[in-house]
Amino acid sequence: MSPRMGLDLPAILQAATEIADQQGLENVSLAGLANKLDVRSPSLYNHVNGLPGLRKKMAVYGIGLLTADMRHAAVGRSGDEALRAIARAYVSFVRKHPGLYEATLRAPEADDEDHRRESEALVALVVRVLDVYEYQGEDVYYVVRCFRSMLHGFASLEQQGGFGMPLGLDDTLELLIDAFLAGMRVLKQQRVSGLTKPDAWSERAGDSR
Amino acid sequence: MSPRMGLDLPAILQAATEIADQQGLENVSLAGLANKLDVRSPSLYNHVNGLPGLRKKMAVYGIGLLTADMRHAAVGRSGDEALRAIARAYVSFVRKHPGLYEATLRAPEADDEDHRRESEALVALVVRVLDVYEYQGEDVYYVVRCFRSMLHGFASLEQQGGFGMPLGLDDTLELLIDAFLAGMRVLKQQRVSGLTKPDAWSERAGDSR
DNA sequence: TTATAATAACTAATGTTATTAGTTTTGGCA
DNA sequence: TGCCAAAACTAATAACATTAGTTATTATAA
Repeated sequence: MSPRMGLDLPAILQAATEIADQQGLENVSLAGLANKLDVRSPSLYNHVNGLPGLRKKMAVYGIGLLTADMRHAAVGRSGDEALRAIARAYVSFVRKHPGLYEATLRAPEADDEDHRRESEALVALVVRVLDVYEYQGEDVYYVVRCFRSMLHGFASLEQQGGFGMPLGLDDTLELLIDAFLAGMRVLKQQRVSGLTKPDAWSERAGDSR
Repeated sequence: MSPRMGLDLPAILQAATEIADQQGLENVSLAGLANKLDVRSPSLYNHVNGLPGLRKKMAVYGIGLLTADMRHAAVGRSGDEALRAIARAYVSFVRKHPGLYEATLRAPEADDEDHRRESEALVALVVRVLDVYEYQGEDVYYVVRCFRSMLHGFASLEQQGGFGMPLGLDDTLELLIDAFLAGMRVLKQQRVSGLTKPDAWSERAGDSR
């Protein structure tokens, strides 16, 4: 009952994900993981390059799952409705997999090809959804960044219990999405020469206070 | 040269902040901290309740510094200009103190009074700046949450190197702020009965796609 | 001024973890 | 059937956090 028991990468990732989601990413240890898998911790080195290696694999795995969820949410929809759907899918994913999501966020090393590929696929999905808005030039990528900032910020703060007030979390998310959609719509109309180049003359409409 | 050397909480927090900002919060160890302070690690227990206690103190310290920076940025301004200023101050703080900011985010224990007080002061500051917009009822708090989500999301992703594309970071932040301001302005006009209760009839203006 | 109490440093010891080196077993393939 | 590479193992080391118990120093009170 020793060598050749059924230990492989998928099993490791699943177990690690469970621990991460239940106890937080920082509590994923090779010792605990090995224990859960009924194995001695050095055995894990046959499948994963130590703790840093495990975290890398978890990140790639997580980005893939997130992208799949978002893609699934987007099918059959377009425009604002598609954006709302993928936004809700994003937050749902974080609620379902807080620890795995955390793994997703850690700065990848520059040469991590798997990570780069998965990240690009996620960005590409959002870019495709944004296509109908016909942003010019690089503007789409700015919009993607804003969209992601908003979603990550909300999801992250929600996870850390950062919202003290007893206010509806879903209501907050819907408001956030609505504000984003409205804001981008206004800016696109105002800034005919590009989102990041505010036209001086059009900037005065309703501004300040 | 042993007992009674100049070790106190401020010195500890300053050293811990330096390590956190340079090497990340997860690399703040009592061992490393003690080494930096020319002290044996058990000595730190006289000032701080182990590593968890240190992290708590760092969080409170960090929130205080962040609030001070934002308050400073807000003086003499109001409305959109004040919001822009405190938003920039927020991001500047995270750039200056990435590790300390990280400490700020960890879910506090329910009975951490210091943390609660400092957090409330920060929220109160933003609420005061939002006062001129005259949101009704709880709406201000929803707006605070959205504002914070956006800022945290941007700052956090920027820190993790989460933005792959070679696009201007400051340009992204300005766009994000502008979209937020425009979005909230539009929603406030549209939703006369409250931000989180979209009026069915007014929802159709320019929506979807 | 001196004795005592509290404080802040220390040393020593324990347990947990990651990681490496070297060993053994086994499943698949020649 | 025998060999080899993969996958598990044991043993050992080093870095930590943490606790217990010790000592020296400061502050306080007689």
